[in-house]
Amino acid sequence: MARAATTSDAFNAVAEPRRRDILNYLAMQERSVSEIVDAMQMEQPSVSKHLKVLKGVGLVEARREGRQMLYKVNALAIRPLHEWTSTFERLWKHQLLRVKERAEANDAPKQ
Amino acid sequence: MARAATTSDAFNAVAEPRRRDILNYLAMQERSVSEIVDAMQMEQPSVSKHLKVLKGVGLVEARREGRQMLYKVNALAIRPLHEWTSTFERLWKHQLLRVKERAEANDAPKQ
DNA sequence: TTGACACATTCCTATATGGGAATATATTGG
DNA sequence: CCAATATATTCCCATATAGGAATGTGTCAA
Repeated sequence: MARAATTSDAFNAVAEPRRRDILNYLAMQERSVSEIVDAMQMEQPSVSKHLKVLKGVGLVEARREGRQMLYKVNALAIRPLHEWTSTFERLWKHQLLRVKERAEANDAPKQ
Repeated sequence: MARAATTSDAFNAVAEPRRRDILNYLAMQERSVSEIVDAMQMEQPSVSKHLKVLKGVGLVEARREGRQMLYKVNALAIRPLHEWTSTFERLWKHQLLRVKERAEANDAPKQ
């Protein structure tokens, strides 16, 4: 079996750095494909293909306005990723605490 | 160009559902490979290969204890994902607010 | 040293890209 | 209807899996 399709879920879709770049850009506001192309400095077909993947997993929504297609982020689709990572938050906070404790032990070593 | 390597970063590593399963399992406590194999119901070579990927991006750490290798999560490596998703949190909260407002408008329609 | 247990690695294959190039489709103005 | 603009899709190819099967490596007990 090969790797799961990029359109299988949001986790796979955002694994590609270019697609995260696009989402970051769209986070500010709705944009046309040409605006994305200019901002990302990618070829137009590449942008369209990435947008198709993002749309496939619901990470963006599109609407036509004249000749242009306007895309915007659907932030709710990112929420599952946020929640999954949150389950580890307690663990890394604990890790950081131990790092801090160790640093303080070095600042005030036993005489 | 093909897809980025699964070992290129944490985003690519956790795109695979089985690897998230393993991380979820290790979140509870350090485990040996056999324990993971039993819990995940996967073939041992598959588990070893997934662990290698996870270790490659620093998501897990390993230490030998006798014949066993004990793996544990390095939660700090998940933090970048959490922080990236957090940048969209304001957006989805706003989305939810609008959904709620619309619902309330329907509960009390104009007469 | 030898056998057995616990893992890791290699080999093979079907599958899914992502980018570049070329082409198709949709919409608007004249 | 035609040309121009804005996107989308298709074709081609090099690359990277993930799983199954087989095999290699490391460690311990006797």
